Amino acid sequence: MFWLSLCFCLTVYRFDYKPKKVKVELDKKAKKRKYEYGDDEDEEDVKHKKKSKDKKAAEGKKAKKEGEDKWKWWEEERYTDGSKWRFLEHKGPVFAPAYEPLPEKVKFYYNGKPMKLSAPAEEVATFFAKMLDHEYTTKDIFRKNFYKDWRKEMTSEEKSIITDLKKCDFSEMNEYFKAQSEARKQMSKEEKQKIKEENERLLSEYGFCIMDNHRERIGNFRIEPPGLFRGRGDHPKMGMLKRRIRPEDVIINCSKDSKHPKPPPGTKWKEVRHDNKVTWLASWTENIQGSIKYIMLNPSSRIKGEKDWQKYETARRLKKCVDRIRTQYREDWKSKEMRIRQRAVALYFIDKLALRAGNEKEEGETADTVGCCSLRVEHIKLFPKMDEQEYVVEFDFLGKDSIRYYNKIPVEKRVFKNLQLFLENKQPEDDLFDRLNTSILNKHLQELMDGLTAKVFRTYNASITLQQQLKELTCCDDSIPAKLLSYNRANRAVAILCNHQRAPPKTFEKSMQNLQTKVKAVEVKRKAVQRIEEQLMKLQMQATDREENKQIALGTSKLNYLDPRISVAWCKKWGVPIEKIYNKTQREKFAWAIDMAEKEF
DNA sequence: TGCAAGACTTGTCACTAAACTC
DNA sequence: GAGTTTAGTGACAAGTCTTGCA
Repeated sequence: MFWLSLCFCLTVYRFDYKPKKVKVELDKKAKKRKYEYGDDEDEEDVKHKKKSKDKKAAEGKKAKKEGEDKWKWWEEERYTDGSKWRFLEHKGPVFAPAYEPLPEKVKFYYNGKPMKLSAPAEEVATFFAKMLDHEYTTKDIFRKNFYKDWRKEMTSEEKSIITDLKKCDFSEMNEYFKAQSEARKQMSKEEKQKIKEENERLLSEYGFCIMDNHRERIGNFRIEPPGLFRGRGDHPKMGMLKRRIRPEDVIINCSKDSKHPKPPPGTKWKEVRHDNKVTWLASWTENIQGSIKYIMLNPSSRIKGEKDWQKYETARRLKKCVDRIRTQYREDWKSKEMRIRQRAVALYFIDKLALRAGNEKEEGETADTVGCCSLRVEHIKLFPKMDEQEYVVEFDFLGKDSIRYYNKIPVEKRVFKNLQLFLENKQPEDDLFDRLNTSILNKHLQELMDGLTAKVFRTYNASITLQQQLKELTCCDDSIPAKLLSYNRANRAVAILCNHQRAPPKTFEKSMQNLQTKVKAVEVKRKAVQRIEEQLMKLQMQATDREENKQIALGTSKLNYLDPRISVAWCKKWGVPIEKIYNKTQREKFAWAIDMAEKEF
């Protein structure tokens, strides 16, 4: 609750960090770490120190290597003609392995009697059997959709016998798969190593492409295997069969003068095209929603990095004109035209509450979720007075991924009056903003600032919140663990603002308990060794961090909303190693920012 | 001009490799 | 060194926004 109220008190907007190009001196940092430990050295300490020293030295070396021989695409000129590349060569996607029929001894039972299924019907049955322990298989829609699609794979004889899903017994198949997974865990070191090596071979062969003279990592080079569709929330299509993708379904995109990828023997591609106005390497149409899926590059690639950088630059440009935009929409609350009032109130919510735009969705095709423009009357309640506060709006709706957004927020009188007006003579299922949609809103935003769309507000407000919170929470005398707690608290404020929730981890209670036990155990030894004192502090920070993080997902905001230069600058200013904030993958993604940022932003 | 298709970003979750503990 | 915990990663669903066409 504290964080919830905190984030809505975030009314101070600053966004004044500036990128500067400075080399990251990771090797120096590694040297400095040597002096981080206390003076008293008993035998245990010496051992511990040596271990730590070796580890840190190795980390330092690794970090140094990471910094070296990396291509600094951000120092090069960008294409200005709308093309994304000049040369693109890759080996095509990796297909899902062919179906392996079940051993004879593993049986499917119908109405208590064993029944041998044809290969296509058996394969689909295994998809269901694998999910037997999951809640999905108890849901009516899931079962109905699965059964309908499963029947399509059956022979006419099978169809005539299998007429009721309730009479199907998949338990033996389920046990077989569990045993297989158990056997995988019990494999010897050598066997595991062999699999690892095979995966690495596959990665080096298919996981990279050549784009404009550089070897770039591909994000997802494996085609999604067949299975049962797991929609989120109350998805009307959950349980439907996601069919197997064959080379004949796949469009390859590469440059004309490259060595074209070869389809698997005896097959051919749907098409090979050479479109350098797009970034994808391969695509296919999936059968559930009929949408296109793509194979694209990893976030560390130039093509993704440039776009990411550009996104934060747009957010930064918004900083310069956000006051003007705010003045304008406040003015528009008074407009004579309903459409302008609606637009202004919606924009106020997007800005203040970091709501998503809310595109229209096809009814019955997906779960019933909404964003700002698609809010319905039933999603808000108005309270002229509530707990000492005036003009309170209560929001309660399912947003992206069917995550509930619930919030009570006092608004300005004029907004409140407008909302009352919008609700007049409407039914609960009617649109709150019936004169507005995302394209109208974005068209308007585009007129206010070049490149401005609704989602820029989310990026902008997330970054500005991080910056302001870091400033407020960081004390220069704090230890590194304390500073890291401050960082995570600032990150958390952003996650709360953006409503990034997660289900509490299944092992949360247990691990929390363990952590508390450890804290207690360490407390007893406190006076004995200084090193243990440090450990205690670290654990305490970790415990607080985890407790506060119980239902908050930090990753998304860190990866997608927070201008990395703020974090890098903070690390530099307070001497916090960048590795404590960003892991290797994230450091690769944000290499451009790490290279640019200085102590002051 | 409106709408559907296409392209790309954002988001959560499950699996697994690595780190930690005993 | 085995068992346990944690962090990192990949999978893939679900959004946003742009583009192209009737």
